[in-house]
Amino acid sequence: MIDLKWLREEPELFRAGARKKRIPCDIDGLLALDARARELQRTVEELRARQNALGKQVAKATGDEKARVLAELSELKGALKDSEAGWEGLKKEIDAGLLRIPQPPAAEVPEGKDDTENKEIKRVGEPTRFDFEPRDHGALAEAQGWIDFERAARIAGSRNYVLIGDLALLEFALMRFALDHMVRKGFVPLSVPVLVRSQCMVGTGYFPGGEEQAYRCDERDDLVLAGTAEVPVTSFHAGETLAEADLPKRYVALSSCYRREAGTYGKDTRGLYRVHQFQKVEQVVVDVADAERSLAHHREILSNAEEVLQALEIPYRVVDVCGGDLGAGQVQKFDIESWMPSRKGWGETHSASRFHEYQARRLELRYRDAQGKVRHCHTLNNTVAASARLLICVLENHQQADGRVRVPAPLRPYLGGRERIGRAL
RNA sequence: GGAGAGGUGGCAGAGUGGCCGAAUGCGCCGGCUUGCUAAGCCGGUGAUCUCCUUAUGGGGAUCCGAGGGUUCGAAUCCCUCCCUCUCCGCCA
Repeated sequence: MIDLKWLREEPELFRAGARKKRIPCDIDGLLALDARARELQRTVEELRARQNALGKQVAKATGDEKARVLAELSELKGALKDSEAGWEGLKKEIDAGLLRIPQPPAAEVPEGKDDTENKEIKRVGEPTRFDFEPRDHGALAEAQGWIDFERAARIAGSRNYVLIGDLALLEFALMRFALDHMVRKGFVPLSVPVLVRSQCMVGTGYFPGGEEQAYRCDERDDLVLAGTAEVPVTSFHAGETLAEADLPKRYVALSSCYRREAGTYGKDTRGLYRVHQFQKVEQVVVDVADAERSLAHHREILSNAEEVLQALEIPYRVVDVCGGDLGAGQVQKFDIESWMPSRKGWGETHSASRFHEYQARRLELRYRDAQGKVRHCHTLNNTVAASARLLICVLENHQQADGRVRVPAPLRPYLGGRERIGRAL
């Protein structure tokens, strides 16, 4: 959520930001509501002040005097009720509108309408070349008996999978390696609920707007299956006022992630690329409200993820996501796209975002600065490793002509030291 | 799932209808005193919104888990929800 006072002062900044993100919103309408609300607030507060003053007299007054004051009070009550109702109504409208005003993107964010206009800023490694006809991960895994899409569909519908044997172990290896990598860097590991209150979804910026992408429990509980550990982890200190000395907070969490993938019917229907559930290790940073420090963290969490891909010997590129492809809350986002031979292209495996105060304001996540002033924190997050898509990369890039798969060195300790998995096909 | 207790300021903990934004203690900040980083003494010490003034400052409103209600008036009474704790049941 953006700061209403800031919006009042610099509406043009927000208009331009919304244009760059291609997100329609009615800023002038919101400001008009705000002006009316403040006018009503003055009325309400004057009436309340009068009420409070008269109320004090009631206690002391007696006889006629008391009757007179009570009469005025009951009259006042009606007027107050009307003004209050009007004010409350406007405030609700304003809050709802405010949740939809996008955070202006950083100046350096490239102009562009969608992901086709994201700007490649770095490339590490080149697309893998094979001296044989490479298999796609689905064919490879099925041939090895590592995956079962059919039975998964019977259990849970389409876009699901069952990993079997060494591929199941490879998933755990990947997750554990990613987690250990971050713990070595001083990130505090958290094991968190992924079934979260919808308030957390609002707090992290997924709602309103992302409801269709999330699984919701029935009406008995106001709970939603989070699409990423970012939601519970960023919400961890919600409602708190942290001490500046305790910042930055660096957390890493492994969780299952749930995505409805509504509106993607017919897109990437085969394989592990687009699935309803996967495992992910996520990194989250919470720090003071300082744009420079935020940017430094952004670079750091990006390079943390790059290190994982480099260790796994997977070619990748980094793109600076353009305005039109940014979410409402993000100041800037760098996606990492890893090479997926079956797609003959780069597929998004990581997404590093920084939000400035956008999430913290919604979450009431604050800290007390050196001057004793309470301010909203800055938050950031990035993938460390997401299972399904990274499994595609490992299987496809490291496959051998005989159908076996080479295990990259850092994963071997988690697989009993084996250098390859599978049998010759 | 059943029974009970409770949620108050940075912390501890009073407060059962107006004198309570809230005693007291601790902590913290400023000052005094004492020849030494201790004790003592004095003063100060929450947040949000809004208006006026803007160097500073001042007025008002709201906030005692959240939301409703009763009342001229609610931290105090009633209802709903959330959370914590204890006991029982169930369970991984």
